[in-house]
Amino acid sequence: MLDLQFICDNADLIEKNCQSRGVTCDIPRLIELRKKRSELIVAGDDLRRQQKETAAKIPKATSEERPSLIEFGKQLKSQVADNESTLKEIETDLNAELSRLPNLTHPDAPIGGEEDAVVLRTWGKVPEFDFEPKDHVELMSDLDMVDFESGAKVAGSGFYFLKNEAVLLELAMVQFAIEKVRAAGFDLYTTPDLARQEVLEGTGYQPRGPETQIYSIENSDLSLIATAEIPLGGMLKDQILDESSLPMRVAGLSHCFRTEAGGHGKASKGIYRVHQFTKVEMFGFTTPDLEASNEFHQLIVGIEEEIFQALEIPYQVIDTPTGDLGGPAYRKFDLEAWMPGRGESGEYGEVTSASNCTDFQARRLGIRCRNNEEKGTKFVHTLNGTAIAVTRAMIALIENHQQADGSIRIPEALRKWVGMDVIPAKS
RNA sequence: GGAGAGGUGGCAGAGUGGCCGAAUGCACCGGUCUUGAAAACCGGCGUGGGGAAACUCACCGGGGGUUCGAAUCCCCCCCUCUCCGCCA
Repeated sequence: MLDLQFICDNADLIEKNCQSRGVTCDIPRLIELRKKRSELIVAGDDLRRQQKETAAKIPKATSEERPSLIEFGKQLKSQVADNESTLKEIETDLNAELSRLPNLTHPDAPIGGEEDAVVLRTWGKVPEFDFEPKDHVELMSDLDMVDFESGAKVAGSGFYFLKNEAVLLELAMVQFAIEKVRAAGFDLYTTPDLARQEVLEGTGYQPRGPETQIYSIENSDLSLIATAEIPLGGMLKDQILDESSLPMRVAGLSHCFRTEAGGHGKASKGIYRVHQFTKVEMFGFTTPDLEASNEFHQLIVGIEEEIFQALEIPYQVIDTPTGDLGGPAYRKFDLEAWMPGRGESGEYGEVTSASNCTDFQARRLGIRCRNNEEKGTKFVHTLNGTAIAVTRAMIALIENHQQADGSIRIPEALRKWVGMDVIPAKS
């Protein structure tokens, strides 16, 4: 959520920003709603003041004065009630309008849609196989590492059972990522896999409604989380932090649940787009200046790169264009790993995502900070990034490290946890 | 899941219908005193909304209600603690 005052003071900028992000907005209406809201608040405050005054007179009033004061008090009460209900309607509208507005955008972020993504750098050598490489679906079924049929039977299409070495791989990747982020100074958490609606909304997710990507629990205000970003951000909801405790680094291991509504058809094969997966997520709270949050953003991307380098997986770093940023992000860097089994003869596929959300999430979550020098509080900046999303990383790992005999080489970094150098081909 | 007790400012803790945005203590900040510090004393010390400002309004876990008037009474929910049951 953006600051209302800021929006009204910078209407042109906001409209331009919405346009480049492909979001329709109605700033004049917003300004009008705000004006109405102010008027109602002023009127309501005055009514309440009169109400207090009247109420205060009553104990001291003579028995002759009393009935008329009580009568006046009753009138005020009903006027206050009217004022409040009108105000509530206006605020609901205002809030709806406000929720549609995306965050501001980093001046260097490329403007446009998916096709305008900028490749910032690439790492690693795309493997050249002297045999016909298989995709992860074929590899995993040949090696008895996955069971899609049972997944579909138990929970429906898009769910799966990992088996045998895939389980070892999942645990190894999690261990590796956890060790990595801990070394980088992140406090470790396992998080709730469910979160309340207010936390979802605070983080910028829409838990209900036709467009939602979120599973909701019936008869409750809980939803399954789509990422640990949600509980990690919600963790400090409504808190005022001391600036000396920033930047704060937290990392969470959780399951992620996504309905993937409308996602069928594109790259739906295998474990690329699934309803549930395991992920280690980094999250940061920084002081509210771009220098601090941009620096943290670089830190996160750096860790992501180190992880994929250690896994010996070629990747490219994408500067996500404005049309693809989503609501909360000010800037977003994605890692796309090379996936030899994707497309005709291999393609890059998204494996991580790192966002600087500036104060957009903090404003709605009510996460502030203060210092001893200045009076008042400010909203912190929040950032999030994937350390490892198990299914996507597993695809890249398996497809890149497959060998001619159908076996899969385990990169050095994971061997101590997988307990083997190679996943042997089944004879 | 059942029974009970609770949730008040950074913390502790008073307050059971009007004089309470809230005593008091601690912590914190400024001052006096002191060579310096401590102690003592004096003063300050929550967050947010609205307003150009004066100023005003809201907030005592959250939401509703009763009342001229609610931290205080009533209802629902959330959370914490103790005991019992169940359970990985």
